[in-house]
Formats: sequence, structure tokens, C-alpha cells
Amino acid sequence: MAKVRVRFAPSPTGYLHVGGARTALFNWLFARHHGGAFILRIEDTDRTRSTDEAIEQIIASLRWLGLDWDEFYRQTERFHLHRQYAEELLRRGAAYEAEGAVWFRMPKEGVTVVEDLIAGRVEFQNREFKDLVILRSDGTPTYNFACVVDDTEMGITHVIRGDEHLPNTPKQLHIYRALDLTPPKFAHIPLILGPDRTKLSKRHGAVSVLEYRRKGILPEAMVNFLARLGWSHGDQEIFSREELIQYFDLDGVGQSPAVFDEQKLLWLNREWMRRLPLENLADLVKEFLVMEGVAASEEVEALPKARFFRAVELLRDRSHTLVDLAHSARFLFPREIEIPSEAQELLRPELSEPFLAIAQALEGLADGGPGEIEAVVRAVLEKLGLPLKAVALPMRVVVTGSRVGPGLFEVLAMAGPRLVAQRLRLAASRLQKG
RNA sequence: GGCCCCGUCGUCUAGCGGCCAAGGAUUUCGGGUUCUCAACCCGAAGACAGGGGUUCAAAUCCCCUCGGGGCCA
Repeated sequence: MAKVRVRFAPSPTGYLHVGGARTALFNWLFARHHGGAFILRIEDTDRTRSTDEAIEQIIASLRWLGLDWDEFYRQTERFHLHRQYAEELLRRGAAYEAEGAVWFRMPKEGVTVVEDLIAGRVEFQNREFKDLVILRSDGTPTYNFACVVDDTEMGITHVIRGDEHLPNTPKQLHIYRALDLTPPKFAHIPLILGPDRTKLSKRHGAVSVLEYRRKGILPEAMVNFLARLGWSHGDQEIFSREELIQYFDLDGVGQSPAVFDEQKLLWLNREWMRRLPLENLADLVKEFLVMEGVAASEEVEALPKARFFRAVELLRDRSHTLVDLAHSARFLFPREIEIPSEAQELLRPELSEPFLAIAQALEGLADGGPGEIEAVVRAVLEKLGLPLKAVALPMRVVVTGSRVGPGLFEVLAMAGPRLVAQRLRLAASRLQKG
């Protein structure tokens, strides 16, 4: 096989949505798997709807997903080529001018066969076709024509695109034929659907790739998820980028459309949060702490590094997204802790005594790991003749504002003895006041 | 309306004629473990759209119906 060359050709009329991202990913994986080239081609022919901002967004999205391209083109810079090819078609008599536009003659009888790498053999009756405008009266090329010219000029070997383009394919095939060109191979991948089983769109809520970044999804999780939407490799669910490149090929792509299931994305995201090297995750968590307004950058810096890392390590098991994780880390910072109403019942008046005693004992500790803190707390409880169970949950609630989280002593160590003592004292005095 | 595509648990899927009274993952619900939650382990529920063929044998091949979707009007 000649060296593989594929392209992703979005129109810059808005953000990159997950359907487009999945098409880009399949192309990219195909190129990388076969050691070929992945080309990014911006189809900005429609000048009224295309914006530079959208181009930026598309680029930012692809970068975030880690899909790098080998060549970059803008369709508007290639109008001269489209002209040239149109003239050639006119010369050959395959096209004619009418009403200021250039029209391509479509055959009116017979059958056109598309040998699709995914859909298989698809037949179209030529009598269904009408002649096709290829250049509008303002000189701009239409989609099907520009596509053929650009794919030819760029030496595209495989066109991997959404299923919605399948009906366009026979038209393009005839243009290739009229020009005596060998068409590329086609692979139409099934669409991504919303929960209502219609083509995924804005109506379905979050569909912008960058929106998922804001929501705290990791690119590793997004890539993994998108890859598994319409493609599979046996029973395997978790794939690293390297594994995807190694295993991905068109024969693993299915023929039926897939519903975008956010729950599975969240599951994968948690899996990937656990797999990411701790330092990398910690950097991201820091970003999200700031973005979410949980803490200022300096406040995060001020935390002992080991303590912050440990917090990230333990909190990530309980979070679906970076946003969740950032919010669950709120108690690490000197803030007032709000006790949720459903936890109020835990705070019985008789707790003020142990709270005070523990606070006092902890004030003797400058810092300390979970082990040291546990020793101190247990010593106090023993003196008071109380089981850990009697104070564990209330203490957790008072210190973290939540009844769920990592091990109690881990949580106390994360907040540090000073904050813990402060919060226990405050709680004790409130309990006394009734 | 015309043309085209698709149809396995709610969802993503394995299956490419016998190994399938259909496997995995997710979700949901139980149980174990824990101060709690998560994780983990064990368990439960849950699908071949329907009907005809072909075949010794069909989720797998063919046809029809139904359903969903896409493109063009």
C-alpha cells in the first residue's frame, strides 16, 4: 500500500464538537497506525459563516486531545486550484456554464457503486442524480467539488468521514472519473447520537470538546471514550494512546451509530485520573482549584508539597472529574467549614468535651502524618474512655464539611493539626451554646 | 416524499454458521470490608426488533415487515 495520507476537514463555523473530534481521532489513529500523514484542512469556503475564532477553537481542541497534524491547509487559499480543475472539466465537456455557475454533468442512467471500507458495497441509481453546481456564480467552489480537488491535490489515500457524507460519495466519484483520476478509498463511520438517538447536536447539552475540558475531563479519558464509540478491540475498555495506535484499524469499526453516554465517560475519567502520574494530576488539580475559585494559586503553593500530593492521591479515587476533585479539596484551606444539614444530627452536645481535648492535644503537634495524629487522637480517647466510633464521623464532618472521604486520620493529616484544632474548637464552642 | 445507512442487555460492545440456553464493560440493586465514602471482592437484574426462508445447524446468510437515523427535496 502506498503511504497512507488522511485528512480531517472541519468547517470553522463553531466549536469542535465530539462527533467531529471522533472523526479526527479515527483519522489520526489510522495515520499513526500505518505510519502515514494526518492532514488538517480547514474548509472555510463559506466565508460568511467561517471565523478565525472557530479555527482557533478547533486547533485548541485538537491540541488538547493530543492529535497533531503533519500538514495544514486552508481551503480559501486554494481557490485557484478549484478554478483550474473546473476549467479542465469544461474543456473536457464534463461541465458547462449556465446562469453564471459551472455545472457538472451527472450520468442519468446506470448504477454507481461505492465500495466503502466500512459500509461495504453501496449502490446508487444514477437516475436519482441531477447535475451538480461545482462553482457558484461568485466563483467559490461547492463542497463536493472542492473536496475532490483538495483530496486529489493532497494525495489523500483514505477518506474517513461521517456517515452523513455517504450520499455525497457517488457524486464525487463521477468527478474523479471525469478527470481520469483514481479516487481514494472511502470509509464512512457511523454517527454519534444523543440520548434521544438523533444526531448529536447542541440540543443535547455539552457537545463541545473544550467544554469537557472545562468540566474537568482528562484528554486521555476523552480519547479513550471517543475511540470506543464505534470501534472495539475485543473486550478491552481501557486504552492508552500507544495501545490505540497499535490496535486501531478500520476493521474494528462498527456499522451502527452509537449513543454518547456521559456516564461511561465519567467512569473512564475516574479510571484515567487514577492512572495519571501523580505529579501531572497535581498540576491539573492546582489549575482547577484556581479556576473553580476554591483557592488562590499562592494558597496552593503554600501547602506542604507532600501533603498536597497525598491529598490529590486520596481524593482522586473519589472524584469523577477534576472539578469534583478540586471542590472536595476545599477543606485543605483556611476557610469556614459549612456543615451540611443532613450531617447536623451527628453533632451531639456531649461531643464538645472530646473535641476540646483532641484540639488541645493536637496543638502540641507542629505537623504530622496520619500515624502521629492517630496516636494523639487515640490517646485522648482512651483517657476519656470513648471508642473511636463515637467521635470519628462527627470529627470528619466538622473538619471537612462532609461525611464521606478518605480515612479519618488521612483527612486530619491533610488539613494539618492547626486547622483541625481550630475547627474542633469552633465546633465545641457552638455545641456548648446549644 | 425520494434515496441511502443502521437494528445484540438502558448505554458502549464481543460475536464474523456449530465453542452462545449469547460474553465483557458501564449503569442499577443486594452482600462482604471500612469511622464514612470510593476502591476492591462476591452476587442479582438486564439483549439477539418481528416474521418468513436457506441449512443437519443462524445472533451470524437471504427476503419482507416494523423501528431508528442520515442526505436531498
